[in-house]
Amino acid sequence: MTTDPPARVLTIYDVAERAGVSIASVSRVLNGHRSRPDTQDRVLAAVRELGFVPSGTARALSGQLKEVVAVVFRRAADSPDGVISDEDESLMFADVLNRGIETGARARGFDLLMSSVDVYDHSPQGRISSLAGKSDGLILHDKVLSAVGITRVARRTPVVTLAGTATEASVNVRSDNAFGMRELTRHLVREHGYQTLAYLAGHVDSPDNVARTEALELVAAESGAEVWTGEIWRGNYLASGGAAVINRVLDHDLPLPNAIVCSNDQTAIGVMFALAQRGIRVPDDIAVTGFDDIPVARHLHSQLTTVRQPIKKLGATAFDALYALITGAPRPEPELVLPTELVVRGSCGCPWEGEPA
Amino acid sequence: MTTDPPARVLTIYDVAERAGVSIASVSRVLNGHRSRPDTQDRVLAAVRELGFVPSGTARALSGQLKEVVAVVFRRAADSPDGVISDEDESLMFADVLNRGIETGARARGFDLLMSSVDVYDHSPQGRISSLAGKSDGLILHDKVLSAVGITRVARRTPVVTLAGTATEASVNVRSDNAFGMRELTRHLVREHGYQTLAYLAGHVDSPDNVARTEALELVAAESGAEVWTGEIWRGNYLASGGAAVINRVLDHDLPLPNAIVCSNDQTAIGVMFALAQRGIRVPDDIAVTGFDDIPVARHLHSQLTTVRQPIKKLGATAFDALYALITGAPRPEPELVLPTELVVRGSCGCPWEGEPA
DNA sequence: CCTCAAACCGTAAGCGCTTACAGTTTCTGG
DNA sequence: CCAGAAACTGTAAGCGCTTACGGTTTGAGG
Repeated sequence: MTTDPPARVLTIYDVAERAGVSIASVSRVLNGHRSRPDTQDRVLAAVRELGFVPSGTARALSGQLKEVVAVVFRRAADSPDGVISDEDESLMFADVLNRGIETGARARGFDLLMSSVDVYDHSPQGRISSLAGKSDGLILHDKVLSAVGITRVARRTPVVTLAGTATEASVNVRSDNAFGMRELTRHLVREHGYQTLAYLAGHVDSPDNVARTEALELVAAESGAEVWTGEIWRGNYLASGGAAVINRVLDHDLPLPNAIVCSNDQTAIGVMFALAQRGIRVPDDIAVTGFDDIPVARHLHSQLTTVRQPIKKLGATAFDALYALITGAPRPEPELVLPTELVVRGSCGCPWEGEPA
Repeated sequence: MTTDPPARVLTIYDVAERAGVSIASVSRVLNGHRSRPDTQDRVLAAVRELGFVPSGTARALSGQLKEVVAVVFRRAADSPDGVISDEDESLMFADVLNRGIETGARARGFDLLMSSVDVYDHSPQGRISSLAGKSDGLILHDKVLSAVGITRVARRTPVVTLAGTATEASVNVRSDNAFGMRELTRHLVREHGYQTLAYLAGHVDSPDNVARTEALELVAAESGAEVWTGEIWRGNYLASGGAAVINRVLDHDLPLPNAIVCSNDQTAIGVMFALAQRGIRVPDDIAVTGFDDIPVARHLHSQLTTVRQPIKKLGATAFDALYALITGAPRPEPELVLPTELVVRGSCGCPWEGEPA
């Protein structure tokens, strides 16, 4: 344990002086280039004694990697009045995804620059450009930027999108929505014999939502089951959205289907909550399913039958793809697709005793 | 909509040339210093036409703020074999906290540099120093750095800790653990008449855990109730830890108390899960309580009685304090304490029908 | 129309680092 | 012991920006 260094922030010059060499030598040692063993020792000793840490900023300025990738996601805004809403809930899928990205980044010594975009914000171009200036590359969650926006920024900096669409310059990572949804639908229709399925949609134009709807309708059609998808069943991937739909349906005395297929787990949480408040039991009165298999899905009341996406792995894969882009490694496929899997628990009506998945 | 700019990354020189002024003028306009209206117009026009975005790196190098604060948190490591564990669950309290920080940061145009520290990593000094070089200040979650470590880094850069301990140079933000725990304990002992309470601890030496234990023991003693806190009841703030304790207790045929007071909600989730697997019903056979009121607490099977911390607000407050430190505004109090509140739901044994909190 | 202050602008230095280039030292072989 | 190659080191330029400083323009007042 050495004495504490002075408060002024150290530069490479201080180290050079202390070690009796030039700043170039210090830089070389720090970056692992060849140099004589004794030079190396002196520099390292000086660094240790001084507690020197190179300025990431300066390093980045002179053409090095910043070892930072920016992650941009949409955020459910807090209540417009500026008060922090504690009915906040958007914290699930995106967070797990971010954890996955973090895991990948950690392995390469990268840090993550996180930035959310308000749902109200319709032209986040500026913010995103500014992030590009502070990072080596960008990971964009779903619905952050339009395709042309992505193309434009991808021309200037490496970009990977999550559950979006690949462009000429960017790579997209997603999971196999169609497969999972087909399995789920078959289970509901064939095993349970449900004849009417409502699809409680997410953002209608998100690629994930589109793929899920299509797979559902396809399989249902094959099996002669009915799919309800009207305006009224339109959600927004959030629990509040799911609850709102149910309340609307019930307030208007509209009929309920045999099963409500939710666009994601969060929506299902909202749905089950709203149903419970109205005294409608899941799965006795109606089946509910999710999509994603977020960690809490198994702890819910009526444990959720859902489709598992390898969420963390999606994140990690996104980072790895971006890393390849950044370092100029062989370019990854423009679209990376990870497998999904049906997870049957209790909420679809299957007997279920609360075993771990 | 203009045509797409060339792929080379633009500098202030390009803008200056285009506008027919010097780079100094461009810089001044960009930073809102006085200049003649027509100069201003020409610069702004050039910026717009070119789609110029100043390099955050260069700006930071020349003595400006980076508009980045780093957030460091402990992360439950993935399984040691490197495979991503999908029984991941640490994603709750810390994530909400981060959301709060994000909210505060967003309001000031700051971005967050997120970095996790492995539970195995016992000397994260290096990583943290490096983060300090990339940011204007640091927010450290609980258990990231020792007090002396904090003191050292706080001498060089602004630091705010969450649920930690204030040092001469750093500010700490926490919530009023003692108050919440006193309320909860009174409720359990006085309203329900429970005579034996087990405290399922978090990290034994974390300030939060200490405060909670003390408050519990104090109130219980006043009321003549018994508190169990032995080695066997030691958890780790994680669901898996809570479940492990229950399994251990039951495997050894040890007695159960009237109520299990968990150090946080995550632990309670694990506890309820393990109890359910053994066929022990909550609250009929035993009461369980949490602490934090994370968003899913209300969706759990047997909705959780807990103590609400204003989690997002804690985060936002931490950011604001750090911002004050960074900008040299009047120094905040060394310790900022936010209020807590008892939230009674069903898991303590109260009648409860699933209304929203 | 001229003077002088006020307002604005451009030049250039500097932020802390990397690296090309050229100079110096070391080592090999004759 | 010396020449020449090999290995290393130091000098200096440059990354893109901000800003002090001094020069230039503008405009008010006489």
